[in-house]
Amino acid sequence: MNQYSYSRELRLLTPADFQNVFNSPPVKAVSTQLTMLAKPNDRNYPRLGTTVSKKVAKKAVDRNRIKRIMRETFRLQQHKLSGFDIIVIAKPGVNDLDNQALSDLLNYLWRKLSKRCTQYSSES
RNA sequence: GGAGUUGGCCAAGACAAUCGCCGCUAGGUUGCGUUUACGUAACUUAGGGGAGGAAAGUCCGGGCUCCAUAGGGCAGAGUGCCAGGUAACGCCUGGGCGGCGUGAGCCGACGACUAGUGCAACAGAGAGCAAACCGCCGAUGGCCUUUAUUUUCGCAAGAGAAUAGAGGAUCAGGUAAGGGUGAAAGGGUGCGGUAAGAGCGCACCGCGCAACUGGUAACAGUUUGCGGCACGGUAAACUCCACUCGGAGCAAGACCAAAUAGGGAUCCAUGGGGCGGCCCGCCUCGGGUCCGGGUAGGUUGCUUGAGGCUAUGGGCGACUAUAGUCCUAGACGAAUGAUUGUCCACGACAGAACCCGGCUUAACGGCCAACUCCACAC
Repeated sequence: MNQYSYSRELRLLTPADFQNVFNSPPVKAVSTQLTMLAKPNDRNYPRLGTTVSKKVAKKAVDRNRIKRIMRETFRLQQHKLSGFDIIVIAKPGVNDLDNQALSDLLNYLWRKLSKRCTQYSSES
């Protein structure tokens, strides 16, 4: 079993999945350029959904780039996030970051989010 | 060698390692169906493939799908030199005409305002069956000055009249050659002509119409005849003429189909409740099975095509015929990526979404071929 795979189960696929997380996310991690929302999902693995609107990055090439880096960092950090559905929202300004800066920011936020998730799980 | 023109090709810079993503092919294990074969689902191993010349803008044209449709006309929209190519086009090729460039070449909505209607600011004297501001002329008819002759009145000085001539540029008038205005002022040059001028006349050039010749045609012609000769511009102004066009789009369309609610058929219970004094009857409530519609969701459409490459034949060419050969992304909250190292010319614009043919726009470069101009050398 591969530890760092990113297969179909690890994604949010339907509009219903997305709505569910958007409605009342108990855990958040926020920066100027990004917002992460998380909600428990009764599974023993995490799932990821990404949102990059045309407002944030006008060109399709840029939107793809941002999503790829989001997924890549998630892939490497997924074990700290088990049991949660997560949505990453890009906000104006992300497009100005280069790949290195964006990865650093994401990794910082993943650490923050995983800490809060653990805290949330032990509280409930 | 420098400058340039045209056509074609390449382009996430190349290679390696590690970790990943999406299809495909072949095999293995397990479960299920099953007569072994085989089929199917999950896991797994190996191999191989995985963005563009514009994938973009969505501006045209077609295929495909569903809906509509007897035939014809109107309206509306589009196209607009000619011929050809094509599935088709607003595209491409060749040709014509006009313009630009020393040239290779490039650019052009390029049908019709001698059918009709309309429009033209400002300037200007005048702008649509033209016009006289300056200037020129003032022949013709007046006016003024003056000379000569004749004549009338008067004693005379002188005054008047007629005729002829000269002058004035004064009035009427003539004049579109020149100046000036304008985007545009009603052919050009020369000679004659005239008062001055003017196609007023003539020659040449140009123009219009017709014929002839060449060309499929647009059109062309050192050709012939006729006409002194304007018919101005504008149709991305209405309009006229010729030709083309049904609508919606892969969220098209086809198939499978849970849960919940509701519909129909049938069986069970022949029961509970309501109307009623009771029976019949009517209404309502339950459980099981099946059926069709249909939502979430899934499958399909989905990549082999007006396809690429090579050869030969036809054609100036766009293109086309025949033969051989190749299979080259198919996702769907949406794959084609990340990190590290080495090297170099230090890497532009930019990401498939049913599929093709074009156009347009974006952009760092590299390579090849043909041709042009300039300079130099042999």
